[in-house]
Amino acid sequence: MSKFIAPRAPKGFRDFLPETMLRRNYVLDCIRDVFHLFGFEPIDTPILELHETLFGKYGEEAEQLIFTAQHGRSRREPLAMRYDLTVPLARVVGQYESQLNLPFKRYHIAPVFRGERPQRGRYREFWQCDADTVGVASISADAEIVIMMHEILKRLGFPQFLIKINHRKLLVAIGEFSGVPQEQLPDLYRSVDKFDKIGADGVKGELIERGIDGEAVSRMMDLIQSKAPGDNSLDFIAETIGSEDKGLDELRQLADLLTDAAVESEHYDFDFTMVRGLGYYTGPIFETVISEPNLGSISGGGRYDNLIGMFRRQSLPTTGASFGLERIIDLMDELKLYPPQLGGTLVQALVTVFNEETRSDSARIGVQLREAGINTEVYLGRRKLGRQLAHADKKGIPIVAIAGPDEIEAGVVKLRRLADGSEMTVEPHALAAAVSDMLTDR
RNA sequence: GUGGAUGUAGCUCAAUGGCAGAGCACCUGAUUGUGGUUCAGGCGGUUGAGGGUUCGAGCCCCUUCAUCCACCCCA
Repeated sequence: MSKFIAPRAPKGFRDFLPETMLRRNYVLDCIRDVFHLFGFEPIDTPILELHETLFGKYGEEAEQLIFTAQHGRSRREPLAMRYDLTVPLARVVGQYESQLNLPFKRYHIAPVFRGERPQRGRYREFWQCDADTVGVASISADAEIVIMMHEILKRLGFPQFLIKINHRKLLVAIGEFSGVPQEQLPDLYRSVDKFDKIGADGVKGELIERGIDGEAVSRMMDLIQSKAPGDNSLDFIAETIGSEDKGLDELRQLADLLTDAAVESEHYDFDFTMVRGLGYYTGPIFETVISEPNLGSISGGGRYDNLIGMFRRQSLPTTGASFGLERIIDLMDELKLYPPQLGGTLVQALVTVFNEETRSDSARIGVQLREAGINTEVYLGRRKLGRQLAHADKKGIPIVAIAGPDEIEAGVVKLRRLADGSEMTVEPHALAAAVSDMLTDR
């Protein structure tokens, strides 16, 4: 006798039923369309990587969250589940360099795995949608990424979002100008990154607690908090530091390129308190937040010119961004941003089956509708008509085709639109067109 | 990894230490050619699991598991 097993998915892993998958696919299609429009092409890589490929890239703390994997009998190749899509990209570039045309613009939409404690907007398996440009040192590549982020969020229908932009080199310059010693810079960034959560005083306190000179902290806080519309905050920093900085210069170019591309100024902002945790960034960095409701960042990215060098004799300048699918979904659920025609089913028509004698007539109607590209379900059970209509209604199928003895006798099909109860009787040659009409005309 | 809250029907939740309930969902019928409304009836429980206290535990105590929240970190 088999034992009963309480069904459940592992902690932080989730199942998706059809209704949810329809929404996920809608968002994925939207993101993919924009990637295509900007000329990015798809790649995929295995879920498992060699242990040595992943470790040593993210920093000690992050690497405690990497799932490792082993095959029962073979322990020759220690394996690990991918933690993001960026390191696999670096590996692929190192491995297939000769087959890639530089600049290489690739996108990658796939699940990644992190052994964190799950919470809303935070799971152990989640999908990232990455787009990166390999082999371009110019800031134009970074600008393209930001323009694309803007386009995606517009298309998804977010009424308000903010792409925060900063620059690693500028952060270093600000730190040095303020007199924070080089070796304390990581501590500095870690605290500054919490600015949104704990506020200016919180950051200040934390920094002084970490033993950074109080005066240096004050100087730096004044600098990074300088907020002014558009590039004016860049001017303020330039004046204060007194010399043009490489990072600052690049951000100015970036701002010009965004303006040229008609990126709306309300949707991006230079924010010198935004840091990003991952260690491999070297240039401009981006992060998108939606403040209401706040689920953390929904996309992030930046320039990482040295990472590929870990898989290749010489590195290649690279920049890109990543969208977190589940956070976008969670936000869209809450803000109800899905188009109304995205119902609970993709079935557009249900063909009822009056009795077993008429089943073949119903089947022919189904064939006809499918040939016309209409997603059609021919009822498979043997229940009375009322039950079949109830099934369509509950599932959200908009059109029901009825072919009982009367219709078959007359050589027609009766169509009923459930939303308003309207009915029409059509001859076979007009069937598909009539269904299409009923689907579109509301 | 640290701290907090919560686990009762498929779902959302009630129930002074004293008969385990409601709404929704589901099934049947009113209605053998028409759904979403209405009405009548029905199905549904090892109260997360294990132990303890008690005449008696969903309720109190201990253990454990799970979920959610806040940190940490991040998408």
